[in-house]
Amino acid sequence: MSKEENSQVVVRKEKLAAIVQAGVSAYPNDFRPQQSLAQLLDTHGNQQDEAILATVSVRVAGRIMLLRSFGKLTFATLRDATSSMQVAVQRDEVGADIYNTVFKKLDVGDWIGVEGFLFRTKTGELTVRVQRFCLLAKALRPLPEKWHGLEDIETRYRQRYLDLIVNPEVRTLFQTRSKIVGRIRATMEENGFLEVETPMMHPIPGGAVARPFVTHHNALDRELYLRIAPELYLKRLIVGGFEKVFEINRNFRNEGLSTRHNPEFTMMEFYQAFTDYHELMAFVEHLVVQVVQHVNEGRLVVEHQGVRIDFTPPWSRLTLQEALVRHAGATLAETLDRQGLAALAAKHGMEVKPEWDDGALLLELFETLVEEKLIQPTFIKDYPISVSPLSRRSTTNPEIADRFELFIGGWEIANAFSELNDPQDQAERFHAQMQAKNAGNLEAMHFDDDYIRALEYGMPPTGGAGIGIDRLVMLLTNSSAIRDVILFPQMRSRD
RNA sequence: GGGCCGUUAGCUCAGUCGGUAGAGCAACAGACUUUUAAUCUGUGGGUCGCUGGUUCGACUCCAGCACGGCUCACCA
Repeated sequence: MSKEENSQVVVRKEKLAAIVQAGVSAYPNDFRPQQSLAQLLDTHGNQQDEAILATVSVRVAGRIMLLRSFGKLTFATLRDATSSMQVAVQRDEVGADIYNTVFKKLDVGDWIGVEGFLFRTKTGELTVRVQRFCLLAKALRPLPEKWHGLEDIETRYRQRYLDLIVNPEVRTLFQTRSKIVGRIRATMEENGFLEVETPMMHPIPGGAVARPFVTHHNALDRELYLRIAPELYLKRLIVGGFEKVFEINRNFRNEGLSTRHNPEFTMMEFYQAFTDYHELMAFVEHLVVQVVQHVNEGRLVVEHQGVRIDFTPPWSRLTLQEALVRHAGATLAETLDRQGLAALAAKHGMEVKPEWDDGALLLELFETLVEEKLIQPTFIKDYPISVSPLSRRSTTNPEIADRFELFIGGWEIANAFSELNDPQDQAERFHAQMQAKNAGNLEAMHFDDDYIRALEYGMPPTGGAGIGIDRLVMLLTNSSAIRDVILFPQMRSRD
């Protein structure tokens, strides 16, 4: 028996044929529900007076989730987008002929519309007494089992619609994701930011250190790259005179998949003229607090994978060096020069690659020894210039970038900096990246002539930040895998 | 890409020492007008992920492959 034609599908197709044979349309499109199930329950859930309930005219639609048949009476549990509700179909109410030839051919999974009045069963459940019903869509495949639902992780991801039908918490999670994005957008707009859309297909990939996807445009006969970040385009808009812009959209990176990495993922990036990374720290803190409260009933403490995360501001602010001292047992002296850093790496059995400069070594040490320990929201600031090719140099120390990253739950959630608006310095940074690329670093940046030209027209002093939306959603929905917060995660094709 | 684990009916899962597979739900037939995962009686349903190998005999042991999960590496 092939997967496409198992016996249950055969039976359902036969039922469908019998229904059509009886002159009933199996896929009509003229039924309009009068109220949602939630509206019915909200309005009449407390009404005990049978005489009043019997006057409530009902017209609702839903998917049959359960059927309990007693021969001449059948209870069905319907579910729509808002709620679930029981309906009772009696043979003598809808007519013996239609009851036997059509209603008895319905299955769990079918969509139906019903009309009737309300009543309470003897167990007290608010129920629709059905006088007329119509089939809205016949399901040809059976739903997963009603007790355990769909547990197979692979099927849940590949057939997300099934996951959504039988696992209500999945629907709730994606509603929460929508609320998170909605709250971010609202907060940005409240603060005067303009939402924009910049290209997803880039002639030159830029704005991040990552490997891109390559595609080909036939009419232009040229390679295009799916964007790895919108950064350089958004800053062109600051050059163009917009002073506050943001974009919520997908980035694509041609790298490995894991519980925290999907090839396409969602970022919110924003840029604001006349601010710096210190002020951005306060704004990011404000923004995330707004979001957490919005989806967490006003509370700022979240449980994630068994760990309490407290978003109550102000959050810790540490330099990279301070973080190594506090969380990796380093001495301050060890963090200050190459010799100390190398000794620290040796102490922890870390390999030091020859191409790493001091800055790269410092960052590697941080990522290996500290990052996963930053469970409570923590800003890490003052990154080495060599690993921050788009960031402004510190006024007091030209080897340090005016940059911070936000860590929560051991993950990098945000990356922000005062933007480099000196076109000559930026050109030098691009040259350094190209040298790294020529030396074999596949993630190194390209030289973007037009971006340099844009800066040469003058970009006002600007601060910018990117926030990883998927990981934020993971934190706020207690998810351990990024695939749980992406509706259709990337999967290998199956023959 | 490496390591470990998994893949059995539509779904959720058992399967002993190597002797050609079971349960619950779902389905089908029947009974039943107040159930809540309704109940009761009966019936059907399997390329045991795929391909090889060992063996008289493989769901079971071995190898390769596919897909998935966890994890390491890379990254956000």
